[in-house]
Amino acid sequence: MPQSAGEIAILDAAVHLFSEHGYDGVSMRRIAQAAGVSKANIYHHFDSKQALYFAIMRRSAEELSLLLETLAEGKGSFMQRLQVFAGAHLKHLFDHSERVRLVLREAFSGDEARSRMIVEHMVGGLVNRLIAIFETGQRAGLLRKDLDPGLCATLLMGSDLFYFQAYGLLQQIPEAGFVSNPGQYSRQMIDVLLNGMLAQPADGRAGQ
Amino acid sequence: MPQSAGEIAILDAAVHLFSEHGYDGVSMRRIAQAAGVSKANIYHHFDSKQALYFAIMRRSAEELSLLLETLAEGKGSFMQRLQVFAGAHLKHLFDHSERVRLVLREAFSGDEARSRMIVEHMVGGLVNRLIAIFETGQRAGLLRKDLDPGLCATLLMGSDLFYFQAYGLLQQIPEAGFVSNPGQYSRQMIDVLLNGMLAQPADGRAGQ
DNA sequence: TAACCGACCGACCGTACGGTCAGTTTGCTG
DNA sequence: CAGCAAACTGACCGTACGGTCGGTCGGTTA
Repeated sequence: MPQSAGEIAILDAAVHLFSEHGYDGVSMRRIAQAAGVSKANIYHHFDSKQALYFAIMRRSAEELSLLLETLAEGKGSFMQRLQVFAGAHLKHLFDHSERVRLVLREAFSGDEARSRMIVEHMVGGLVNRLIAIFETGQRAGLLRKDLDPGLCATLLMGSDLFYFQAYGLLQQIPEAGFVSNPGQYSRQMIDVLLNGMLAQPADGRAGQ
Repeated sequence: MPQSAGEIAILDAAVHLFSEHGYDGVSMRRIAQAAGVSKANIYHHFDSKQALYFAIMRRSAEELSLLLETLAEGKGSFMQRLQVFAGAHLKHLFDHSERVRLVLREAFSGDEARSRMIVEHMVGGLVNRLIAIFETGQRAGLLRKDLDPGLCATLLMGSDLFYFQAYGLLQQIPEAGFVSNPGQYSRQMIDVLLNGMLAQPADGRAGQ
């Protein structure tokens, strides 16, 4: 995968612009200008606008899923693993916000083919691993048996993802003072969820 | 607010198309064709593409916030009100999915001015009312005092919103069998959250 | 040094875009 | 039925779009 300086500049500019304005909101001229190259040069490196977009999507999906791999590998007790995962997952979202936004837009676009690709290449494995963790906890008697493990996984990841998506919006609600502190949100969020899911509520609540 | 049959057709077509493809993904020609009128006729009723889009956004925001008003007016105990609200809110999202998608896209766009408008005209009042409910529960000793009421409100609304957004994607994960049943999701979700938030876990868990 | 190659560019093509305008149809009112 | 405003249309405008093409240039290889 040989990459010239120009090609890297093109990819960087395209990621930034597509992430902010979406596929239809960005023209090849604008990408070329932002990358400091000619429009024709983009077509030397990529067959079409769609091909450039797909290349970015594929790269982003690979990078993100690779990073997510490590998140689910946590050691320690059932609760510790989930606490660490939730915090790390939220940090991961903010640390790679551009690529996350890019993939999220595609995932929630409603297009079946696109979301299937994202499930296969990204969230599928992660969700399955999360579900497995919850099932283990259920069998071990730590987790309430009347809950669907898939629902638990959805609730955990969804709470992080929604917070990430709504972060800018939440900051404009004066009554929601907690929003500027992702760490505090993550701690309280996982505390509520685990207390609600566990067979018997934990004694030491994270609090504050 | 006089509306001819043509204007209504234009608005309906525009809502449908903008909701599915976003502002940049829809042309005036396409709207005109879908509405069965000439492109020039759209410009007779609306000053510009932006004006048409804003008119739709304002109408959608008004309609949705009006419907949401009634949701928070529930009577009964603390828990009952929240249970009913969560279920009704989720149903509300699916019943008006086109307009919801339209507003959500704008809300999460990252543009500060746009999300501020949405907060002021829509979610602001609802979130405040939800927060007030949680504060009441906290003062009454029903709710854990170490939780931020704003976080509780975010978690409740966010769980519904994320499920709505991810519905199409979740259906492609074979292990997540619960997804085709919003009612079941809502029941288990609110059950987990309330059990995690309450000062002492409820005896009768919703289960199944 | 000649042949070659990938990186890169300016100019151009056909098309679709948002928007305008002169003019026709329609439906209501005096 | 005359008059008039609102509803509506087809043809058109300038611009920006995605994409193509012929060609330049610097570095490697034989």
